[in-house]
Amino acid sequence: MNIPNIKIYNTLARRKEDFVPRDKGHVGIYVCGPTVYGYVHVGNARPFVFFAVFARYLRHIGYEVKLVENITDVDDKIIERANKEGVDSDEIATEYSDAYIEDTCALGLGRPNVEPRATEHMEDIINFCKELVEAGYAYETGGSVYYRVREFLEYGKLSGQKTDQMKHCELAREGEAKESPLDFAIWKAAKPGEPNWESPWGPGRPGWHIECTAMSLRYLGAKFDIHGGGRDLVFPHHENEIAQAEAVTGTAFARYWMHNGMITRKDEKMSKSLGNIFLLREFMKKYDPRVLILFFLGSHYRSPLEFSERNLDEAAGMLERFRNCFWKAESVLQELAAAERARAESVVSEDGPGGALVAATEKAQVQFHAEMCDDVNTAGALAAAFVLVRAINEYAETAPVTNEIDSQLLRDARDRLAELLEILGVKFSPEEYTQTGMEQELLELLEKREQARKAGDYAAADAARDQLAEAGYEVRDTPQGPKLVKKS
RNA sequence: GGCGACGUGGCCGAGUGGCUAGGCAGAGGUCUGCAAAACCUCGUACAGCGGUUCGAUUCCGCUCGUCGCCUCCA
Repeated sequence: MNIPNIKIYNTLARRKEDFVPRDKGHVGIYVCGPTVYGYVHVGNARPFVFFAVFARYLRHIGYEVKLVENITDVDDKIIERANKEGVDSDEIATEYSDAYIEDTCALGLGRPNVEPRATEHMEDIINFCKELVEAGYAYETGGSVYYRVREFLEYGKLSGQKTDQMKHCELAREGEAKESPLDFAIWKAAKPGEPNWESPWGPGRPGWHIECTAMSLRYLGAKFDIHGGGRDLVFPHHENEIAQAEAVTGTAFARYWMHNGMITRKDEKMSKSLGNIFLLREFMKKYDPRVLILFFLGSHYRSPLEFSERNLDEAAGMLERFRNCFWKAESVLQELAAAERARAESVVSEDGPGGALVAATEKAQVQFHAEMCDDVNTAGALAAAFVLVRAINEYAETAPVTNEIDSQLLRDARDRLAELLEILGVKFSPEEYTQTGMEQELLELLEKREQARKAGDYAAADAARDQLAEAGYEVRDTPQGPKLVKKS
């Protein structure tokens, strides 16, 4: 098994690095998932989609991948929301984590291997806090436990922040129980009515950050390969995770840090606090999930990406172009089969259309992999797929005319394209591009139109076409006769 | 104030020290009753100003502009 070398932009190093897994042939990835106090929005979906696609690619090239994506189900925001609605906080957590699973399932990318929840790992979390206290990296005060930031000399190495220049240094609040304003809570003493767990410091709940450290180490171990999430998590979330983990393990936490850029609206980050979010479930009501995938994959994962109607339409256009290509290939293949013109032996002359198709297929695959291996350049990979689309269309268009068509060649190229797209999480089902299995009356209507056309009765022909359009089908006249294709 | 990213043709969006990204839209053509789909041809773009270089959109510096983080946030 020969796994190609891939490069990853590592936030920690601030440059692209060759990826070397900790365990040969295996990749462990931890991605920060949502805190469940509301429905996930399009911005939340980006890392979910990106890392799902990345994992698919890694598997495709031969790695065994363990993708861990947490669900934070205990947190201030959840409590806040529960109080506002007058319900129990775990009701909120359950409602929205169920919704999260449901919404992301609809993307058709499967699930991560493990989706750990904070509430199911309290023992790990408490033990982790204990170790931090014992090691002198954390201290208890008033039932809460804080991380002693000054104790961790490398604090700031991920985000490039210098502790003495941080804004909130200037904003130290009065009466704070912390030793330093930089310190952050790893365990919060329970207030009345809040969810709580027993701990050596009394009833309480975990602070933000600690659950990810505890769970990532639990499932992937120290020095695991890749830790991912949105750019906005670099500081303080990931910085703090590093501080916690490395203080206890005494060794590197994650070795590669990958951060996706923000989804924006009118150039502003899509975020709950700005109130400009677009819910994933709302999106799904309007668009095919693959449109979202192509929308994301059309730009590099580290770039910000504007969520606009125009950009979405463009992604929808890509989907349509892929589908048309499958449709075209399929209808030519069907004709060949029906006419028994398919030949068993290949007639590929290097300067003929077949040779060009074979060359283009090869080239597209090479380009696709080169792009994916270069910091997961999905936009470039898509461009490679489009090169193949053009080659297939061209072949399907011209080869039958010159009578040099080889159905096996066409089928191969089509299958290669399908394979590349499937790696990217974009799959097509035959119903989307074949005429088989269509209702008889539709086909009769199509035939009726054809008769009318031949008779020169274009008014009747167009009426039949309109009827078909109403039924959701588009008529396409091809050299092989009229065809029906489902409207997208 | 500190840290960081970005500014590519009408739009979106890759990329590179000299060699075609790609998609959408647009113009012309092929096919076609029309339409749709597809194919062919067409745009000499890289914020501005300097510098390095035989040569820079690509490297360096400065300026302008936009954005993110430093507080909850994917």
